[in-house]
Amino acid sequence: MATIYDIAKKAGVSITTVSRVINNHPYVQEETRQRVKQILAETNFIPNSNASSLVRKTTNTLAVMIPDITNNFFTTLLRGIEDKANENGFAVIFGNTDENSSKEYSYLQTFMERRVDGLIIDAVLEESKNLKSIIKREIPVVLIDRQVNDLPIDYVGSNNSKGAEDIVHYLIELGHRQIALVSGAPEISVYRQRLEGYKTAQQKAGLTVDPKLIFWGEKPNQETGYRLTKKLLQNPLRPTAIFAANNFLAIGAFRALHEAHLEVPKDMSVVCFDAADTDATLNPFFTSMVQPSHTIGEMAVELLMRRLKNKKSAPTKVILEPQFFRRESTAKVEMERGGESVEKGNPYAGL
Amino acid sequence: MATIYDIAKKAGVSITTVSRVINNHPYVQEETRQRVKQILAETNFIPNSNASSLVRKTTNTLAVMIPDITNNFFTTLLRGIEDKANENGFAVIFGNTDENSSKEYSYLQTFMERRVDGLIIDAVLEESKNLKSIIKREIPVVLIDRQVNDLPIDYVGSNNSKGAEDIVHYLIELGHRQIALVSGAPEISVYRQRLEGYKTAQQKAGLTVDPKLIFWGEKPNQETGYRLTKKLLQNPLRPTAIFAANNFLAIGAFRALHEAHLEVPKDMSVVCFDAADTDATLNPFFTSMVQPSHTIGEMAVELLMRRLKNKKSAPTKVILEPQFFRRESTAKVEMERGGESVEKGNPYAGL
DNA sequence: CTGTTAGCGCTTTCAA
DNA sequence: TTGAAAGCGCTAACAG
Repeated sequence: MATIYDIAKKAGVSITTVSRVINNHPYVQEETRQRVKQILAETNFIPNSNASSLVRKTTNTLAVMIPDITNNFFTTLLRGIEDKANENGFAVIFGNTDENSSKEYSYLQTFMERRVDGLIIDAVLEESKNLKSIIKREIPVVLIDRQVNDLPIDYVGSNNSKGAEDIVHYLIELGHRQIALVSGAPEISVYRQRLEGYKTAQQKAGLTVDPKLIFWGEKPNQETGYRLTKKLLQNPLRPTAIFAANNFLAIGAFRALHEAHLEVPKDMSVVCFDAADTDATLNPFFTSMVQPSHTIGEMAVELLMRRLKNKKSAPTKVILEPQFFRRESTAKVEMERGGESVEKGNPYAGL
Repeated sequence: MATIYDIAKKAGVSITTVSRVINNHPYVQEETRQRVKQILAETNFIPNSNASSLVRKTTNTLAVMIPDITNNFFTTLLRGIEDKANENGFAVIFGNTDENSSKEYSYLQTFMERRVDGLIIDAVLEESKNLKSIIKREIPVVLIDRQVNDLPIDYVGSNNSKGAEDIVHYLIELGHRQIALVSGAPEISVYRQRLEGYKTAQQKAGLTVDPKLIFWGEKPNQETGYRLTKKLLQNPLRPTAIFAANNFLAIGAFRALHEAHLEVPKDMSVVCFDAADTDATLNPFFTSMVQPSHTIGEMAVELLMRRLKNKKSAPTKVILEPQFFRRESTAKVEMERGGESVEKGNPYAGL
């Protein structure tokens, strides 16, 4: 591959001049610039950014770590990040942690070896051991979605407690009194916050929160949703509604209900956080509280860019409001037949 | 940040020895190795891969270019790629082209500047101008999904013509005789192949293919599906079924039908290529031909790894078979009422 | 086994 | 305006 030496020789100038032309440095005579540009083009020269990164100490690369790109919430988040990064001339490199702390650690390692300029992280756990090592090195980090116990760093997420409160309130309004929570681990901030909202809604309505109706699982995925719901159905006190703390848990719950020959919403109402997926535009089913994930991604990049310019500004926390969508997975309690007599939400509300 | 010089000084050895320890080179005395390792750990040393890439001429990075990460087909593809890449110690960097050739070009440019070891590309168009420049530089490329006119390079995709033929055949068996095709641009191989299958199925059944029932749009997205279906409904000869050449086109088509107060499948059957999305596990709707996208991604990385080891082996083409799922968007033609009397596919077939 | 040395391809003083 | 020279942090002969 051609280097700036080759170009310099052909153009009869020094490599410094070639470098200046490539980087649009002003101190190059127009005539010289044209000659060099010409040769650059003829040669199809492509600069080696590894070399320039080495001396510039900046890579124009940003790393993203998310639990699983396959979950629509994270996909959209990543898309938001990529769009904004591209706009700013940054490349993005990413990893799926699968809620696995040691996978997270190993990705962090490669990202640091690559000397990425900054990281956007949806952390696996709050035990911030993994994160502290980056922060100590003063590599800019923006946390998204999940908060990590009061580290003084930038954060973008949404109002989980308020969102949870509102959606549980909706269930209460429909007449539900036994509402189960099917959730991810309380070690993860968003699930703790959603629990909080779940409790608040009930307390405000003068209901007592029954700990027997709260089900935790480690990983917030389909499998967990399925397993917890199975367990929930064994409960002597069977709830009339389930609040699934995320979309995948809801899908798992739905499968368990289906297997038990329980119909949603006739026999059980189900609501969840996050859109079950893109297809929500076509075939929306779950009444849910949807986070502005694309925006969260964009905001995260913006905070990162800001911090890159000013390493020492105070950490910013951005909390966005999730949006409520009423769909077909919920019904009034104690009706003869399913959702039919319930005013259905506009299934195209999300379009 | 610490460099190998710092480590060397502290350990009282040369930088070469430090380098050897880091890279597990055998020619280091066990005692020395331990001492260096100790210091490496104490210092929290993280090697700079930009520097080593510069001399090794390899970055352990692989670039992926896809139309839109937000489409479930590509998400899963990317997940397959990431999994396999990670397994091989490679990082992945990616870009969304949004079917935009100049965006593709610009990504290609940054990927090359970063000296990625190889590229996995779902090309925007077949005009291979963008691609030829990489191939000329002998950077390994694996094409996925869409073929590019007979470039002699590795390829992984699925059997589009056969898949299309089978699914259209299914419609014919249901009694449909006027079947419309709503598709992406014929400049893209997969759409040409699906057209081919669409024709073959009809010809084999002794039907004549009516060109008036074939609708092309440029970008295979929801908007196009919507627009083409609107147009299709103006047609004096209204079809009884639509074959949408991908999932997003199908969603767009569905919206247009809904607006026209046509029910699926009562008034119009709809089938498509690709799963409408992840949620297909929960709420499968479209009868569709689903590609093994995760596997396609994994295979692509495998081909790339193989080529990295042996630059000159003959190009391999891998064609995987898509899988048919019968769901609720199809019905026999000329029935009094919708899908009710039709034997429905098991909606959980995909689980 | 260990160290010296010469780069990898580029940017950035500094002096001209 | 231009160029010479000194690295950025690391690897890879080569000699010992």
